[in-house]
Amino acid sequence: MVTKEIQAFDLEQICSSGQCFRMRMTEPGSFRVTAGNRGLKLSQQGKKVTFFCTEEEFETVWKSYFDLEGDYLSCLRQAVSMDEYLAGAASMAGGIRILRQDLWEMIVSFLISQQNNIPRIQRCIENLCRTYGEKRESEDFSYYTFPEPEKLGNLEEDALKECNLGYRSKYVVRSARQIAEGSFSLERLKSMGYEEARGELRKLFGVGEKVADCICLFSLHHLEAFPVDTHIRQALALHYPGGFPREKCGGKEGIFQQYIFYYELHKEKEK
DNA sequence: ATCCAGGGACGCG
DNA sequence: CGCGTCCATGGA
Repeated sequence: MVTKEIQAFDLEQICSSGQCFRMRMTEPGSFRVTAGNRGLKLSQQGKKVTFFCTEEEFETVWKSYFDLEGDYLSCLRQAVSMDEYLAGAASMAGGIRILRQDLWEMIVSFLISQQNNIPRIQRCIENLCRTYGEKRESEDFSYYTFPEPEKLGNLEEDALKECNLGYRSKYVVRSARQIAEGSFSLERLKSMGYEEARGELRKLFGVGEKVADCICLFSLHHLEAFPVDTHIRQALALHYPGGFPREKCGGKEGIFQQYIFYYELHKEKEK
């Protein structure tokens, strides 16, 4: 068990930021995340965050996963200095982190995300893992692993409609096939810069600009990626009719994008 | 009922 | 290239 004081970090915000579909608040202040083949329980009270794992696992896995060495305070200051809208967004979403999630998991998650809403995306992924993953027991809870490309690539193209993926079933199955057959290398992708990785990702069936940007941001940690979805498009049209000043983001456009995204989805509730 | 949700492939001109 | 259209599913 590891307890740290962490600035600009809020597990509840991270949970509902729409980048991680396998993290839940189980009760107020208590959380579970499933990543790769690991499960972790966490709790948070104010700045005090407790990771229910060994010091070694914290250092080698979760510190990086939650991007604990990233300088989010300077990002927040920068957002406040940019304009009033971003200052408001950052004040509500200031505890968000850009996680370093598994590449294959992000590819599938954001293939499923298209023309879909967040609660339903979460259910689709649960269905997928329960049906095709393997059951594991962590110290604190049981969960299902995320099915490997080999597993999903062998299915019929419509088989995942059974998991409620709808027309996205064939996107996942065909992409899984491309990877399982070796015509698409996940490892090679990890060594590429943003632009190259983005272009490469779009060779997967069902991956367009927006999905590629989400994968670049939430898995490959290319912070300059700026996914434009329906919410962001609407917000930009309203608040930045002359275009969003990406050049002022210092290569961290993705973090600002997350502030805006979170704000647009949660500004009505509370406050 | 109709619209919409973290879009993209495909076919047309 | 820039534009419609279709694609499943479920909640509001």
